[in-house]
Amino acid sequence: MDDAAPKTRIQIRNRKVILTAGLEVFSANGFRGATLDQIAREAGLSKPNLLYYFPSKEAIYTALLDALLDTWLDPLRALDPTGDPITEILGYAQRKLALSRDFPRESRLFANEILQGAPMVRDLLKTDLKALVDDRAEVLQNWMDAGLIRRTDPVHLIFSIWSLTQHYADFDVQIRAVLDEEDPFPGAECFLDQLYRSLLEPRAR
Amino acid sequence: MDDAAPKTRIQIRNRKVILTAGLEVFSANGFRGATLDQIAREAGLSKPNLLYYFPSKEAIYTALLDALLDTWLDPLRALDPTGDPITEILGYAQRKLALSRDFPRESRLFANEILQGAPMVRDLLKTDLKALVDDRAEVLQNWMDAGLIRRTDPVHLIFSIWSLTQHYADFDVQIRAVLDEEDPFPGAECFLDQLYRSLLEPRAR
DNA sequence: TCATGATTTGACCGCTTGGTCAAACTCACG
DNA sequence: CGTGAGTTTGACCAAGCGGTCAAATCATGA
Repeated sequence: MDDAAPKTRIQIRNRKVILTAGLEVFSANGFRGATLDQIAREAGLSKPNLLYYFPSKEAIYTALLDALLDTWLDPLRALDPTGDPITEILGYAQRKLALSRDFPRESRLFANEILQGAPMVRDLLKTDLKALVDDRAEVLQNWMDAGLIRRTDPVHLIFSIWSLTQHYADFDVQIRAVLDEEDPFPGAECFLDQLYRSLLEPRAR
Repeated sequence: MDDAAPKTRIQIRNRKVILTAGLEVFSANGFRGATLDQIAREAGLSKPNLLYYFPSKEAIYTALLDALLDTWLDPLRALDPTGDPITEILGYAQRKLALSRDFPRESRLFANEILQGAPMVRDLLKTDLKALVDDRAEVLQNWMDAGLIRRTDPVHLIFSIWSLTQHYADFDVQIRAVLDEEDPFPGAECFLDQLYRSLLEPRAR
């Protein structure tokens, strides 16, 4: 509720330490699966000390989700209606894939929340997220109407980018179990580029 | 461990009732998040009665996962090396999508398990799943070498089908929050068809 | 220096958890 | 009807859970 700007250096440091530890534990176990003791151990603090900085387990969790949602949707917001369509869409997919590579725990935190019915963020999805997607879908639709990219369902196109990119973070264990290479991301970059290029590039007529 | 064929009708019925209840609860909350009391309530049995049919919470969970894994990989096994490549791949994607539509709880159960590091099935992934994927990737590679479909990374192609189809079950809440239509699946079918057709159909040269 | 507020913690609480057990109940079958 | 195996359950347990609290410690600025 009230996170009226923390004042002392210790507060700033410890809140950060706790959020980092919380991210680690929540993303690996989900909200119910995580325990305050785990988070406290990970943070190097005692459990009561944790609850001195955050009023409850849920407060740590929602603080993480709030911070996450913003940065998570930035790549989609950055899609420029005045730019070159193919470059913009491919760039969006690559930026989203980079998020999966660089912030896999954030991706898994979000995936856990959605998988379990989005108890904390369902309303935000129906308002903020829907508004953003509707807006960007219109941009895509305009590009299609102008013949700059091939026609397809813009919303499912956006879904597909979310799905394909987050998959590499969320299903990391499965991918590494199946793949021979150490790092799946170079191959993924290349594949996504090819996939969306062949879907979107207008064909000779 | 030992599920030496249950004998009486009551055993057969109750084991089934418990597994159904367990699927409901585990898929919605993950392993740690689910409780025996929830499962017992869902099954209409008392908690000790549950533990008369299964030795532990984990036993219910692994029984579900075991049964799931088989049916989950069937569509990929069904991919026919002697069939028409595009038809086979598109058919595989559609069959996988149908699984997401008809068995969303199974999909979410599996997603929960993988998300949390696949503690129960990691070994199976590295052996059985990897073997199957390697085998099918070779089939795809042969089709590419024969010029029947365009060249791309066969393993990432398989990943993409998993990702795109399971997304509609696992992220159901998010999709319904954003989409206007009641049922996302007709649109998804159509989009996937278009996506893989444009990726795979050899271009005029 | 000391006083005051910020920080830390051991001990504790009530509740839920997975699991046990002995006793009771049910049911098929001779 | 009776009897023994199969089934069900209330009572219970130890461990773990989120959270509280008073007391101790630390930091800081007058």
